[in-house]
Amino acid sequence: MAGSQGDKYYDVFLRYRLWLSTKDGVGILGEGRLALLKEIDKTGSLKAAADNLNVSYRKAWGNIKHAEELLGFILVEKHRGGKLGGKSQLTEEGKNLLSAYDELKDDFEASIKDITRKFFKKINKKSE
Amino acid sequence: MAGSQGDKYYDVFLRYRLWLSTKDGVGILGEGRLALLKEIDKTGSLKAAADNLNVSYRKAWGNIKHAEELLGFILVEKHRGGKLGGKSQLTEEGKNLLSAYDELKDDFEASIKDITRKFFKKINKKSE
DNA sequence: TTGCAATATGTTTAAATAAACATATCCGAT
DNA sequence: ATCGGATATGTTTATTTAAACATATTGCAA
Repeated sequence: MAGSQGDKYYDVFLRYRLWLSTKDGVGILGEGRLALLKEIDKTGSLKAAADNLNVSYRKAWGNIKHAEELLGFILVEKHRGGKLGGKSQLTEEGKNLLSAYDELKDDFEASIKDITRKFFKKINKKSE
Repeated sequence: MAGSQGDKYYDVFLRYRLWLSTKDGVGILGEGRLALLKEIDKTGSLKAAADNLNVSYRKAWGNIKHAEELLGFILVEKHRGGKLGGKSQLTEEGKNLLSAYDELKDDFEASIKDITRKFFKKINKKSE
């Protein structure tokens, strides 16, 4: 009785977000933009990346630009014109940032597992 | 030269947020609302808590209510009327949730330190 | 029995974000 | 030359979210 109620009561989930920001809290790069970078790396095209991730080209482009302005260096080398219209690829710095972030996320994820387990163990215990 | 540039390039900070949500991603309780609970616990008043945290009473009240609806149980016992107008105090469940969250945050904070250190070490290294 | 201060809640405005729309530019291939 | 497809960017329209405004309810103490 108390147990089954307890289970229902705490049918909640723990979520988190991780992002890079400036000193004064302005967001630079988060999950979404990193995914975009990754997709650009994969496809060689900002448009293709935006399409694949189902965001408008306009927004994707603006996001990259915004991030670059805040970071102070270029993440994506863009070329336009030509038969194919143009193409984009990550700069070295872009690639490095991307891989560092990926690793970070993995580490994060791993270390979070036990913590959340502990949390739920605790909040579920007192309902009985 | 490369070093000093590198330092400027990566003058960024890592931020995170942690919150409870429903299965389908609706936010229930985050940093702000937990702070509110803590302040209610301290002051015995929703209004005082809202004032102290510089949020409108309307918003504070709505937030608590929203969280309670999503959780399916009451976090705050509210009383109105009387010479003092009314008062509020955390329920047992509210207190438990609060303390569990605090502990969670501490654990989180601690485990994050090395991870972020590693991250910054990595992204700063390749600029030289 | 009335006044007061906090709880309780509907409604409206504003501010912040995202989506949508429109257009210009570039350049390799035809 | 010119066409096409992607990059580049200004402008406008929605959507979401938070703040502000307004007002009712409650119950002890004077």
